[in-house]
Amino acid sequence: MVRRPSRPGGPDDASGAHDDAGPGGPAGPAGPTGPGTPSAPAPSVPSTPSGPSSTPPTLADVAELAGVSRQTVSNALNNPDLLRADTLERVRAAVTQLGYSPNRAARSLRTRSSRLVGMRFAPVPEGTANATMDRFVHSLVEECREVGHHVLLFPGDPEDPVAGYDELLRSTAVDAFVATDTWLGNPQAAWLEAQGAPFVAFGRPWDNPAARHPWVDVDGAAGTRLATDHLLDRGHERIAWIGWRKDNFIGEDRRSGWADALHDRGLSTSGLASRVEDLVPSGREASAVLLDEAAPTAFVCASDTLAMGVLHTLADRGLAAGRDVAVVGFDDSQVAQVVPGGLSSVRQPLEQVAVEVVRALAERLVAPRPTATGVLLTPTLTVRGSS
Amino acid sequence: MVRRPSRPGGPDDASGAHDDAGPGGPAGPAGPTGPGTPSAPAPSVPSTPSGPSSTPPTLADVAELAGVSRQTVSNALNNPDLLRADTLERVRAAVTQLGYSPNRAARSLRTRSSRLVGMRFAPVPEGTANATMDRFVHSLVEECREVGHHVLLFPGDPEDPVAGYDELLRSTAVDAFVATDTWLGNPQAAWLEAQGAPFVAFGRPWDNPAARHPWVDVDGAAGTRLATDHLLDRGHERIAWIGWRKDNFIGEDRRSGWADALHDRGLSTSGLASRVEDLVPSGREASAVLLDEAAPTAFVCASDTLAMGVLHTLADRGLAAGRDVAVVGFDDSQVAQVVPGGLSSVRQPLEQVAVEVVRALAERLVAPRPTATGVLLTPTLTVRGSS
DNA sequence: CTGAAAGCGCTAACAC
DNA sequence: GTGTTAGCGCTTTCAG
Repeated sequence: MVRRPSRPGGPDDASGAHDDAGPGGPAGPAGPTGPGTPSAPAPSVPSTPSGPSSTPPTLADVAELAGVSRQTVSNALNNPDLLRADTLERVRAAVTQLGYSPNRAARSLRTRSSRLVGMRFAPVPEGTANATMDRFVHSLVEECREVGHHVLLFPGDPEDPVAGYDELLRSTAVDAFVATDTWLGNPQAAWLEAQGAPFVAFGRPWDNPAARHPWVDVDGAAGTRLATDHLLDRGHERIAWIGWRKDNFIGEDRRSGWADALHDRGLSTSGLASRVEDLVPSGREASAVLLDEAAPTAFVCASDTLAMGVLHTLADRGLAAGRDVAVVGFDDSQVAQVVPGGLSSVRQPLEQVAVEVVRALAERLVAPRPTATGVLLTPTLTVRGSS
Repeated sequence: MVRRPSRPGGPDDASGAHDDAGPGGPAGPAGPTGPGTPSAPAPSVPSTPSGPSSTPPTLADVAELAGVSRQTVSNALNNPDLLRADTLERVRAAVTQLGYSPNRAARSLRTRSSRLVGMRFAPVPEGTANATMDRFVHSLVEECREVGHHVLLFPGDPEDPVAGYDELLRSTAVDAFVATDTWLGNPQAAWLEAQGAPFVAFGRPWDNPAARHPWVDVDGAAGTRLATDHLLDRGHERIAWIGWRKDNFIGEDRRSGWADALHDRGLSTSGLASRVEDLVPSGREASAVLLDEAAPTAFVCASDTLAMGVLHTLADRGLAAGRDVAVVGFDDSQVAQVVPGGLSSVRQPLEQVAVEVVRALAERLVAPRPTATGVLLTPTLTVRGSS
């Protein structure tokens, strides 16, 4: 309990509790000198920072308490090397004592950096197993903290994919964006690039090989190849594919992994592929048709949602997934993890994606011009009962 | 293409493309009058704010273009009623022309409002079906936009539940918090209340009836009662419960709905309840034991995760969910939606929760003192094949 | 109804 | 090493 000379009669800092505001370890040199230290400027109290929401302490408060100038406090925080050890110590003590934390708005205004990263957060369609972006955001939030940033979410306007970005950019609300959802090409990326806005894409610039922005992606083809090889190794030779529309870049990429794996073993893919919407009923119907017409013994799917559709068909027909027909999905969603029997699935290393995204972001924020680096990560296969 | 008096020799606004910067519907008055319209202020166009990332236009730029003072522009934005119609029109034209959007940092600094809402975003445990918070965040983001706010995510420190809140609060980074995850009481809420920090809780102050903060919650007991009544109506009389530890307030609440529904029909609950961890294997084991020892014909579960455990057991024993044994889960997760056969589940109205949370937030932000209002919403039951 | 002055809290330049 | 000066872009008095 640090007890500074308190104004007599005043409410004092009766609240007691919250001295431990600052993380900075043990109290240190700011320790109680006891009341009655008649030093000159009568370093009075940090006016109970707790209690009602009084305004938080400012740089000036810290400076006064530490007996230095405001600038010195600023330096203590941003350029500690510039201070003499004892001064630094004294300032830090004052900081923790007051529970001081620099005002973000003021700092932003001055440095032109909000330490915020914007990301469009589009709702997950109901009735699917897709939650990749949700999982990714969790990792992104964690990683951003490492570099002192926070994640700002904004809603997507289905009409205008660029709307949310534009306003945040013009109001300098965020330092950078993480652009996602690049299935059908990436208008946001092109737009952001044209604006000169710092951003990193989760997803390759499929539709624009000349793009100059940094991106991070997962090698979907490698994932489906992993899945297909796994099935081939288990003796399957007629392995079907259920994927998405042809104009979906990600879908075509994943499809190629399946096709290449089969071709590499001299197996044909003809009649074994299907393209549908990413919905459970679509996967269900597609698998029923394939089963009837091509008699595959295994399925590789572009998503867990489609794979669940296959499981529906198998259940309909009294077939056991994994024993009668093998199924592998993509995304290692919660659904794959908890469905009875378990659904084997290709798992994207989203934590790693977040790490790379933040790394690229950090680089981009110091670089004057974007450095067009792409990082391609390899997924893994989680094998469960369905294969 | 709008062409302002450009500095000769300068790169000028060559980029062309992006006139559509502003959302504001059809071009309106700023429309191209074509080159060579020598009107006074030369109402030029949205001056390619694009190009390289030059600094965005400021209030002063708008003022100059509109031929008024800076505060007039400010008023046009914040108190349009104060302006004469024609002046307002002129300013607005300048705003859209320049693609002006007020600098957030500056505005925050001045108004002491960041228009940001903070929320701790804790990772979803792997292997469960729980994604309630993810779904909620989507709705929250949407709702916040309605009132001109954005959502700021911060990671949770498992050690110190208050850590993230504290720093954001002291740095005035957010206007308010949405406090979630109140299963075991709500230390954050108590702490935030003590700090006088504006916040709304998603979840009742279970452990502190004297709490004075606004909250929104879903009536879990009503949900499980709905589920139980549904099963009773279908003729089930031996309905088992699989829930959580006794110290979990939410779990006990949900349990009471089940128990009350049975008691109301004069049925006993003894031997029919089980308390376990919220994991699939736990639900699986618990249901196996219950099936052996109490021979229930139906299960109501505190979560979809546990319900999936029941489905595992049924699959193990060759029993058909819905035909041989009925199962109802809680949360209407993706898993419930796509699992073969479908899992009936109690659905929380998260969109509505978000609406109420934001409403309460808005109220709290204008109220000097917190008004202790609680809103309790009623869930619905989604019936699928499992019951 | 519009303009002029002040200042939110901070940090980048320079003095000392 | 430390203090002084200035100003980021905005809104809130208060005069006209």
